[in-house]
Amino acid sequence: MQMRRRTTIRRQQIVDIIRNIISSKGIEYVTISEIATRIGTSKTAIYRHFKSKQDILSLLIDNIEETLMEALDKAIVTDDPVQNLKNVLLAHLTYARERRGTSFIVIMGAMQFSDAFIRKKISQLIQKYLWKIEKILTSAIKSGLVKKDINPRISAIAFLGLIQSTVTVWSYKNFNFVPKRIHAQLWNIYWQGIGV
Amino acid sequence: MQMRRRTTIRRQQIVDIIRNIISSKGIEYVTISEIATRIGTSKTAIYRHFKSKQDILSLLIDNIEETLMEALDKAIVTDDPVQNLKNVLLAHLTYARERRGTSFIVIMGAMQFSDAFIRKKISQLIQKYLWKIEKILTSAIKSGLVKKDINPRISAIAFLGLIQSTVTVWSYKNFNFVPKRIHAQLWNIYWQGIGV
DNA sequence: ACGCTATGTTAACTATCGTTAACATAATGT
DNA sequence: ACATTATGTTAACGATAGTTAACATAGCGT
Repeated sequence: MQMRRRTTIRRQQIVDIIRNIISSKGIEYVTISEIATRIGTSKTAIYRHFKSKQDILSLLIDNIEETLMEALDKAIVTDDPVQNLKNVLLAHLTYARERRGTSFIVIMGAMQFSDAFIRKKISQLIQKYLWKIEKILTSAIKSGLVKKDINPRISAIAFLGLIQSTVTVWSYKNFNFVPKRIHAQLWNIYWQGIGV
Repeated sequence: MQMRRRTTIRRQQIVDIIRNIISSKGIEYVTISEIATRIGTSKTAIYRHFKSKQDILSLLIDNIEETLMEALDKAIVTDDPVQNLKNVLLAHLTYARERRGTSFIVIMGAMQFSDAFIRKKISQLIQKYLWKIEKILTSAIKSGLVKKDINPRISAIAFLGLIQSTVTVWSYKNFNFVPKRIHAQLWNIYWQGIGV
């Protein structure tokens, strides 16, 4: 028999494993069997810690949201909103490179879950992310660092796009080109697009 | 018995149906049964026209590529590369809005297929798309319309990002906000980012 | 008019999905 | 020390996935 672990531990293990599955093999491989194999128990043991697969995915999204927002907050270190935004971009592309859990690969994979409840959660996660970027932009506009006539919400969407497409291209290259190298250039385009 | 249709017809019908399934319900619902139900035959009839599911998806990707490149070419109407690029952006956001087959929704859905062969095809499709955008940018640089020091490949990725994130947000809003309306603002950001 | 081939049907197969039931035992609290 | 609870196991279920085999017949070429 597999060594027993507390539910608290197992739940975190399971979430970590799913993040790993999504970023290495894709959402289609997020199955109870795959999780059980990786954790080293029978698949029925999973149900000692979660009541259903939806329940697992729900915690996953919460966890993704948490680390995403944490990474965001950690990147906001100066009192210059523009510098902060640049740091956020760097942080997300860097985390992507290092295959950390925060990675947008995981988020973009999770975006494909078809369960209605899960989709709603992810939608809210994206809205929350956009909202945070929007707030930074609004503050930058107030400080006169960013053009007054740009729409913060739309600019936030464009910002998200920088990360999304980079991660997309990167994921198809089998993770062997380094997004960090292109960070400066992406930022230049974006900054010259919105800056005064 | 269902009315008989030639394989040529059926193959196109099936591809059209899959595009519809992806954009309305998601990739997870692209199953032989679902296709058969929508086409109005038994699922085994599908195998009269395709040898396997991978075979179906392969044609789907070819078809997506074809309509995508067609839409791209149709948007390139002037001899001003900058105007052309603006038209491309508009075209893709507009097609998205009209739920046409060209839609990036379908492409982004198809990006999640896990079959290695299919993934490779999609990767090539994206590369081809980026390459076309890159060519427009290079030509614009040569004409002195775009900054000499921007990297065309990276700028193409940023361009792709504009579409990708807009479509993402839009899909979560249940398709009831109109990407076309934000086209001008997205373009403004991008253009000021790369233009001289 | 007739035969061949292309397109359809029904039935069934194996694999895997998420999930539950019945049972076993390690770990914890008293 | 012992009862309780938490964590594990094996076996099995019904759904559904993709696919094949055996058979039926529409419709085209001659």
